[in-house]
Amino acid sequence: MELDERKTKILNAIIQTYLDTGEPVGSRTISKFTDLKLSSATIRNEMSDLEEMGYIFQPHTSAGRIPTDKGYRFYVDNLMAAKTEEVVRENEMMVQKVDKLEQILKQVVRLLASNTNYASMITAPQNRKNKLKFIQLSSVDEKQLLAVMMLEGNIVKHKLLNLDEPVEREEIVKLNLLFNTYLQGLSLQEINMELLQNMKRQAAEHRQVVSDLIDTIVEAIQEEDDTEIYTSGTTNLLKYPELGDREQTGQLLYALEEKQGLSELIAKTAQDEEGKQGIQVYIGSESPVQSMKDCSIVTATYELEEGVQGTIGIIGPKRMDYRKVVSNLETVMSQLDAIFKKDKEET
Amino acid sequence: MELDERKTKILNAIIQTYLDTGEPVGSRTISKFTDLKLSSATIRNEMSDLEEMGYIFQPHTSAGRIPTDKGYRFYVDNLMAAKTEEVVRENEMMVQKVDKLEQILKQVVRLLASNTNYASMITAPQNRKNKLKFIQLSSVDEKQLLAVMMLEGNIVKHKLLNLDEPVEREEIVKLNLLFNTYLQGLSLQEINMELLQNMKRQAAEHRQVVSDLIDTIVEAIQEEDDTEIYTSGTTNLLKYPELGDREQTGQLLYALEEKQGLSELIAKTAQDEEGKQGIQVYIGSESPVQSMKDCSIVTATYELEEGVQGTIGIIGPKRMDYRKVVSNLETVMSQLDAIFKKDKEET
DNA sequence: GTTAGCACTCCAATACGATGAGTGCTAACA
DNA sequence: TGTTAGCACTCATCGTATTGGAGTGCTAAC
Repeated sequence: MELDERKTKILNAIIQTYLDTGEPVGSRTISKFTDLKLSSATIRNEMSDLEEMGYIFQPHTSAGRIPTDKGYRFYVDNLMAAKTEEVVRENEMMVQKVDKLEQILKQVVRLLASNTNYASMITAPQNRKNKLKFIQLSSVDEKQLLAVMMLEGNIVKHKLLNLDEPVEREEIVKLNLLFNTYLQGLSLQEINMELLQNMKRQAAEHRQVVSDLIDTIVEAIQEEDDTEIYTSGTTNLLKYPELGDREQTGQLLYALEEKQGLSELIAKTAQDEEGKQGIQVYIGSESPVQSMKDCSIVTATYELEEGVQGTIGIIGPKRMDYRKVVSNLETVMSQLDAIFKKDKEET
Repeated sequence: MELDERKTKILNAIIQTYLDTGEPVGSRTISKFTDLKLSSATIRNEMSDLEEMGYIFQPHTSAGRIPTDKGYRFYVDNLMAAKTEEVVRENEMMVQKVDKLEQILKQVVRLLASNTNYASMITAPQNRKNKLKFIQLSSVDEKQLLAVMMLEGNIVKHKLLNLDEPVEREEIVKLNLLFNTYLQGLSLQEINMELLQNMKRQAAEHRQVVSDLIDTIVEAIQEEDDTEIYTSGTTNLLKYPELGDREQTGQLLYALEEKQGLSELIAKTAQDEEGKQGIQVYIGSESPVQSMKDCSIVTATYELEEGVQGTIGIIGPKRMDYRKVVSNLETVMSQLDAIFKKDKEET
């Protein structure tokens, strides 16, 4: 069977009204509220076809129809596109520029959650490809050293190092110099064995401790920081009864609170990366995260620097307002872009 | 009317079984499971008295009794004390020492939440009374400066400063020296105007920019950081139906997610600070937070350094296992103490 | 190909009675 | 005077019927 124009129109109408009301939509509703002048009986026949084709289904006989995942997918891919502009306009969301990246990210999730009424998440950017601006060692006391690193995008990381034996003040100054001359401008993943050997040779004049110290610091630099994830508006999901009973929704919220499976989501997103503006839509069973099989997830990837990326995601019921969500994401992305590019310029 | 021994015993029995079962407890239950050999009729009379005195109430006629807030209060103050030891023993919770305070705090909330099955929260310590270990200025580029501060307890804070005009490298070195000689060992709130004047006089040889810079940095130091609050296990609260329907529980979780009112809670705790081990119990309407009127909250105050305190809180239903919660808190507190004291020794 | 009509299904709401836990009260008892 | 047995009464809860209505599928006519 084929999906002709009339069927498409009907499918669209069904999905639209279902998005609005959240209740199974019947043939009479469609026959009344669409421009195609057809009786409910005809609609019924068409619906029967659509069901056979797998776009819609009935929760039970004598109920209206509900879109299947396949139906939503068709909607998102083919029907949704038109008239996004107007939605964008009314978004009065402004991300304020502040000096700590963390703050910006928190602002963003919060805005998205409150604007959409769904749950949202954002990851801090993956720093492995980020470049080191400088590193600064300071002695805390004779047995401890504080290493502060600044990366592009003004991301600051620090790490407290324990020394086996005291290191002189001058030595620290020298080390500072050494590290900065060798490592400045390199991305974290570019710092490799060879470099390390060179550095050690250069530092050979110093004692064994120093060589050890180099090891420790490099280790600290490369330390896989389990990427920070911020969430917001998770409790919004309680508003959608179709996500299950208390028990189930609880599980879902728990997963979000504990950030369970969100890294899988990120990985998947990174992999799927392409398509329109890098915005991905996962519907129901398409979700990479088990606990969100009844949700839809819309993700986008932002870029802080060349290759330094993070992921934004919005989690809601399958009948979420995809159009609004996508347009919200677009707005936010462009704002983030503006902020980061401006950062770049200033630098 | 007076609360004689028999009434006390009965009240205790009622509360104990209610904590267990969560269901209204009737006279027959009490008459069977207590050592006082009394018929249910007698118990009924006593219960009637207890109700009149406001310790218990009936959700409806022909239902068993439930403790009122006053009843819980009496229980917590007078009846709970005995046999806490055994509970402590079985807590195999170990807080691991890591170098970032943030990590420790996150561990702690998590442990508490998973051990108790309630929600838990912890605040980072108030830093105003904390002393400055050292401050380190580094030039990022000619228009930006990174100020890194380390406080007692190895808390690291940083702030990016924008300069109006470039500052020379040597000047930064001098400023570093200046700041450290003047401010080292002072608590953040001790850094005042007078000191500032002295510093400026000392720096008078430098240009106006430097004087401005001093202002900016001091400002940054004193900047009221809205204390970070970590929560965990908030979704546990969904397990307790008595906390209300979806709507209500949603509100509660929302408040926790947004950290709404938690600062009031902290303020109140700080104020009430004293009593046994600094552990406070707020039952139902006693709660300083409106959204938690149907919960009980148990709080404790930990100390990182002399005067540098933070608050831990556990939020659960009124029929929470107070004994377990208190003992859990005690265990955690002693562990935190050990960690912080050890820190102190090492230093 | 479209539509009107009708029988049929099934959820949701409502009402109803039975059940049982629990109370309060009274009268008898020690 | 305190305790207890007994009994009538209350009320939430649960299962069962009943009903109404929304919606479908099918058939026959247009």
